[in-house]
Amino acid sequence: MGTEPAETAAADPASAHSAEREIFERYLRLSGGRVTAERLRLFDEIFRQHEHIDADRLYRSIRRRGRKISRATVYRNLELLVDCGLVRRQRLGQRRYLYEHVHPGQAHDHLVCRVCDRVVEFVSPAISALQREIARAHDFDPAEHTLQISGVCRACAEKTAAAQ
Amino acid sequence: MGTEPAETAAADPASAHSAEREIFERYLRLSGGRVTAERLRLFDEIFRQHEHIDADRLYRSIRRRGRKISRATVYRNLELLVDCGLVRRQRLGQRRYLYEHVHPGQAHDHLVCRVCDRVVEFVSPAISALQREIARAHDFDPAEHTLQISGVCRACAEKTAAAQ
DNA sequence: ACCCTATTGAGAGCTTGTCTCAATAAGGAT
DNA sequence: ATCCTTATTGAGACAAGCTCTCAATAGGGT
Repeated sequence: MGTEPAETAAADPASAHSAEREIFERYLRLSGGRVTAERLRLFDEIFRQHEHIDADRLYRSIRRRGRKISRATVYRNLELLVDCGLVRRQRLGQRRYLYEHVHPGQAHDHLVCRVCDRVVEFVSPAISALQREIARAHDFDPAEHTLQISGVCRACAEKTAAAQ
Repeated sequence: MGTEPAETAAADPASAHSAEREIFERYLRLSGGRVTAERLRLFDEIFRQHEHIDADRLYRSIRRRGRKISRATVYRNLELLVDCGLVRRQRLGQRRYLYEHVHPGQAHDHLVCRVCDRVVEFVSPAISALQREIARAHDFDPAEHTLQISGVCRACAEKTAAAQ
């Protein structure tokens, strides 16, 4: 790959996600796919993110680092990452999909403020258990779920009240 | 409105939803709106539906009945119906919004088969209660929610197993 | 080093939903 | 019943976001 420095260098070592990267590469090989520079760039970028992010921002982040990739490739490979379970894709009220890398064993859901679009995560093992029960009762083999509570956060509620 | 027969005639009397229609008309008047033929057509059509339906199918259903309406009007007035609480709008995994008229006091959620796209409704007061609690704990004033469990239904699971 | 073919990039294309603005019609006033 | 004001409508342009196409590129097996 030429004389450039390794892409996953210093600042935020991708080695921190070596287990996930292992999964990704194994998934690619098992399905007869190739481990390309673009795929690794996308992987690194999304695992560097700590918030929900959309495809276009991922695209621009990668370009900003001086790495080349096209929009089509970002979309195509996000699908791959979703398929192999490393990334979660959701519509959080807005028009576009938001992506986040999965923290294994940390199933969480979202509260979304319909005024400021702020997203707050929460964890509820009780709800997760109920969901599994419901799926079983209906003979469904559950793969994933989306629970999103949309409402008005305190800050926005106060702002609205003050304006009146 | 000319010599045409009443639009909400025989076959499936809209009078069955007179309470909801009352709410709609009151909502319109209170907000300085007008009760137009197009709005009533849309109201009737969506209350005739027993499944989730998208805006374009609603548009085509109304046209198929020989009633005129434009796409823009469908979209605009669906928003109105959502605002006054008579209709629920959700992204059930797919790309487009799906609409359903609200059965008062029957909050329900959805199981979606990722193979055949079949949607099954379920009711879980326990989950609803937990959701309210979570929203309160995070200082959110909850307005609506979406809970969707996506997986593989029994029929599709058996089909897959049989094929192997 | 060579070859086969999966993958990429650039841009066209599609889908879904929103906006614009002239024409129409609801509904209060007369 | 007619007039008048203005909300609403319809047709099509527009926009966002995502997917497809196809020639050029580059993994990675031999």
